[in-house]
Amino acid sequence: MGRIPCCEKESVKKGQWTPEEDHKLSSYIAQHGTRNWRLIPKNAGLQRCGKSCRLRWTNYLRPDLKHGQFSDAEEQIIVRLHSVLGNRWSVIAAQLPGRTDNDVKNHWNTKLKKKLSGMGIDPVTHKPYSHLMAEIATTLAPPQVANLAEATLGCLKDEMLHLLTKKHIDIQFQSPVVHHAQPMINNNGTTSPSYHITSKHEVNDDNTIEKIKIGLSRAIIQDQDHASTPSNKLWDMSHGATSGHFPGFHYALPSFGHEGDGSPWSQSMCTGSTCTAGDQQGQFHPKMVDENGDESEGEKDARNVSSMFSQDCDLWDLPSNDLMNPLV
DNA sequence: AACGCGTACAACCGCCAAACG
DNA sequence: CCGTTTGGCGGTTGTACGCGT
Repeated sequence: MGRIPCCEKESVKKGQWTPEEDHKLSSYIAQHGTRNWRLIPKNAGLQRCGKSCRLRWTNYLRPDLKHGQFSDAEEQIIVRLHSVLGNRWSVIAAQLPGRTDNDVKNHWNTKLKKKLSGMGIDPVTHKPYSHLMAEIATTLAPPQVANLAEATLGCLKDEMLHLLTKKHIDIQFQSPVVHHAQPMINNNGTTSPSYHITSKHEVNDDNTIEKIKIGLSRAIIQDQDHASTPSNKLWDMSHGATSGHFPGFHYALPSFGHEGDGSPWSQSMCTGSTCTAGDQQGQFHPKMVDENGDESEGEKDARNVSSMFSQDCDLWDLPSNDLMNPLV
């Protein structure tokens, strides 16, 4: 038969560890090591589950652990690795001596995610939101794109009003570089200077993104309704139309010479330095690392993100050396 | 001073693959 | 080979703390 249970669940204590418990566990492990977690609480005189002891040791008590703030360099490594590996916290933590997967995960969820969002970067895909909007827009009919654009602009307006009325705000003109927002292409194809907006608190886009999602759902629903009528051929852009006029949404842009993407949203929004020609086609590249270790699309994305960070912000200025993890 | 809210982080939960008997 | 436990992992929850009103 199998093994005996790791602990009697009834007599097991839960919740915060006391300094006394920490001391008991630490001194027991110092003497006997961590060979059998089932026996450790029993032998150390602890009313804890072996699993709880293991977590306490690996996440907090281990002498080689680093406590305290993450450095800029550590944050950069996390962001870069996350862009390639996703939520593989243990692999990411393995590249950061003294940090546990729990540390990295917590730091990501509480700080880095918001930091990226505040910079206009989607923390899941590590692409600029404008880029994602462009990708979404390529799948929609222009009337629905207009709807989506309206929803997005409404969100931005709300955000600005919120900032102007609730928080100290410092707006200054800058040369057109990527920071919190990408330079916008005007109707005549020229770029507008971006605004460098700083406030006491970073702009948190969580709510904004939710609003955009709602707008998008609306657009998709309308798109489905629209698709049920024969007239939906009107928005088929495959015949090369690159200008037009829809209620509430004007655009007139030169052709970029890409097949299958006549989306005005794509062309107007995805023009920052992070968008390559391929990007402008709104392609999505789920494959991150190939078996030969050749540079994958994911790595290119990671490099794009990294290079974008380095343009205007020392914090994210990570050297473009190879990733430490041999898997990558 | 009291309260509410947001943040940071410790701890727990559930799942899965590997190991064990 | 099979049933069970262990260890590891990622997601989620709980809670202490700080700050603003």
